[in-house]
Formats: sequence, structure tokens, C-alpha cells
Amino acid sequence: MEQTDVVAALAALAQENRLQTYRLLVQAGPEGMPAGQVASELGLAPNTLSFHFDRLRQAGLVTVRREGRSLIYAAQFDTMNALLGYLTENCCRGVSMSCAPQTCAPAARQPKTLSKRKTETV
Amino acid sequence: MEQTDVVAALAALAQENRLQTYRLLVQAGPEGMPAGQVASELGLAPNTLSFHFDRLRQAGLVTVRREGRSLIYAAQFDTMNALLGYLTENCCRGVSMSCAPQTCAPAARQPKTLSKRKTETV
DNA sequence: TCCATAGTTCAACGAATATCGAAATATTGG
DNA sequence: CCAATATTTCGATATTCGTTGAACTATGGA
Repeated sequence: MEQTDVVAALAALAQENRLQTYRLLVQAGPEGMPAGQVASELGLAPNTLSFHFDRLRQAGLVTVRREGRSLIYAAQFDTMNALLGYLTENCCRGVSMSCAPQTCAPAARQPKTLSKRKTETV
Repeated sequence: MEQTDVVAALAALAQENRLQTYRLLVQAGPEGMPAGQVASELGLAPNTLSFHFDRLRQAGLVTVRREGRSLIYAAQFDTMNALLGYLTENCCRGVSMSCAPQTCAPAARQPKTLSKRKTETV
């Protein structure tokens, strides 16, 4: 994942309504859910939501498909995976600190005697 | 981690210069590095960088301490951990899909015969 | 004390955001 | 074809953002 795409994805999620929207779509699963339902569940004006959907879509975080009159939006899990991958990679991997499953341990080494923390967890 | 804080952290990272800054600090480790060094490595004007540091600090992603004339900025790993935790939680946990270490599997089920997913993994 | 170094604060400005109301578009049912 | 539904597109607007230049503050050395 390019840094540009990472920034785009982060920006897309860095807004309350969009984060909630995305969260809702994640809960809805790969099936997704119609825009109107998202709008009513979050109490957003349809055009406002449309604006946010666009941002999420341009960031590759969601997809759309039409189903009758409704447009069904669904979370694109791959993108979130890639984003998490980038973040954890830059947080731990390739650096002098280990990284638990998704914990990304800081390897907080005090200057004192603690040389054996759970550094070995990985 | 509150949703507000998550949004703040995401917004803080959703900018090229800040993401690079943070990345640099992560590489520098808990020791951190002086503002000036970050500025010269990224080719940013000192006041511009100061602005970005503020954002990162307000989001709890970095800390500062003075050392002589220099202000040493360091990544606050806990916050990134919390952020990753929130994202993975909302991406996988509590939802009908399992989550590999930090992979956050989409549980990509084709519309065909799969009625028994790994839904029980959680 | 005076100066250089290291960063911050301030004011300004163009660009991007988020939201709103109104109008336009696509789809289905009668 | 017409009306209703579902959503998008189009201005307009107030707000926030990122950058810049200039001035200010703090620390250490001569």
C-alpha cells in the first residue's frame, strides 16, 4: 500500500460520520446495506451521506452495487487489512521492537533493569 | 479508546508530512529525536513542523521533552496500539468474521454453498 | 551581557471540508 | 406514462487545514 493511499484511507476514516458509517458497514458484513438504511440509522441527510460515501469509496474502503432502487454499500475489508498492515509495519516491524498479534508493543525499555519484558511474545 | 479520540488520532495521521513525521519518530524509538532533525530529514520549515507536532501531540501520538536547546519528540506507542485495537475491533471482533493476528480477514464468502462459515471463530 | 541556536507563536491566505437546500437522476409500481 | 422512492448532483456557506514570513522565547556559550 502506497503512502498516498494510506493517507487517503486515514483521512476517509478521520471523520465521525464516516467512521460510524464504515463501522456500520463492517457490522453489516460483505452483504452490505442500502444507503438509506445507513442514513436513517445514523440520522444523516441523504445528500450528506452521499458525500461521505464518495470519500469512503475513493479511499477504496467501500464498494457499491445497485439492487433495485437501492444502492448497497459494503465494506472493502482488504483495504482495512492493508491499512492495518501498513500501520503495524511502521509501528513495529523493521524497527527495533517486536509486535504482538495486533498489539504493536512499544518495547518500552526503561533505562533500568528490565531487559526481559514480554518482548519475546512474538 | 473513545471514538472521538480515534477520529483525532486518524486525523493526525491523515496527512503526508505528519505520517512521515510519526513514522520517523517510530523508527527513532522511545528515545525520540529533536525537532530540528525531523525538520531537516523531511525538509520542512520549522514552524510548519511545529504546527504538525502540535496536532500529533494533541492526538496523544507523540510526547515532548526538552534536552538542552532541543525539544525531543518521541512516539507514544500506547496510542497507536489503542488505535489499532479500535480498528481491528471494529473490523472483525464482535462481528460475524474472524480476525487473524492483524489480518482482519474479510470472511469472503462466495454466494454459493458456504452456509457454514468460520463464524464460530469468535 | 551579547550572540547564536532551537523552536514556537502570530497573522494571513488559499485550499479543502462538512453540511444544507433545492434540483436532477434512476428505478419500480400502477 | 405518471407518481413515488432512493440517491446523487449542484450551488452556497461557514469552518478547518497547511503553509509561509516575521516576530518572539528559551537555552547555552563566549
